Amino acid sequence: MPELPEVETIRRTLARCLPGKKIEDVEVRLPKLVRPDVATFVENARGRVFGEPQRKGKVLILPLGESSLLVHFRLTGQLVFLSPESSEPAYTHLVFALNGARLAYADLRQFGWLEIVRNEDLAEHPSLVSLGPEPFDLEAEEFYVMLTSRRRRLKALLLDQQFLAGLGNIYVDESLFRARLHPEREAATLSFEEARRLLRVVQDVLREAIATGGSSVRNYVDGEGREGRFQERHLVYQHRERPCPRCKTPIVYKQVAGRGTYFCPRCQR
DNA sequence: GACAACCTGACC
DNA sequence: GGTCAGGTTGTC
Repeated sequence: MPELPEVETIRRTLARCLPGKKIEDVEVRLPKLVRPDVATFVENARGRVFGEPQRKGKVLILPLGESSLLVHFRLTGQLVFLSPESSEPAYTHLVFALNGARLAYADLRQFGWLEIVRNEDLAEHPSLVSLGPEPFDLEAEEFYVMLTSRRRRLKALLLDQQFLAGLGNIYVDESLFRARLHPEREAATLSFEEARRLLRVVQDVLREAIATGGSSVRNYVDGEGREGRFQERHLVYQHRERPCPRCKTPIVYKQVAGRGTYFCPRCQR
């Protein structure tokens, strides 16, 4: 599930209810989801108080005093704050008890993970140390240099978290369509104008997606269990064979860089 | 680069 | 039965 807009939405919703809440206890029902092991995880969690939620790329960072809880949702992870009377989501594998309220981690496909890291070790964490810049932190000139020094296809490059942090399959396809760039185009062949256009649409798409609470294509929900609405604005993602919004040519679906990819073969060059 | 692996589905 | 799935990592 979550790409940058979804994780950012989870961060913002949890920011409203989580800070100041104390972890009274942790129930880990699926041990493989926590690192390095259940005993260490529970010991490092118990008694800690949540601070102001942060995010880097697709990683959610929940400060707990001198350490921080890292959460990666991979494809189907959910983190939902529950009031005392509400019931937990399906596939809940871990629950933090917060003096009546609870914070539940659910994950249908069980690919996500949670880990508590000392703040002084955060920068060196494998999931954070090699992250590329976020799209919002870039200028057109730098992005142009980044792109034109790479001999890779745009689709593969934009999905690479070491190149650029935060984009996933949905937002790469939506951005490339809006920028009228073909997913199989070699990055090094972009003109400065094309690079500038691509950066601008990536930023626009992410901002719009955050403003509408992210994309709920399958089972994504925010930190309060609510679905997003950006899927209603998708122009190509999951629009196989439907007419292109610009030229009416049927949207093509094919594997590019190992991922299902949607694009207009006429508009995108 | 391509592919399998990690899992549990939904949908045709 | 087959295909596909908001991600990442490890292997040829």
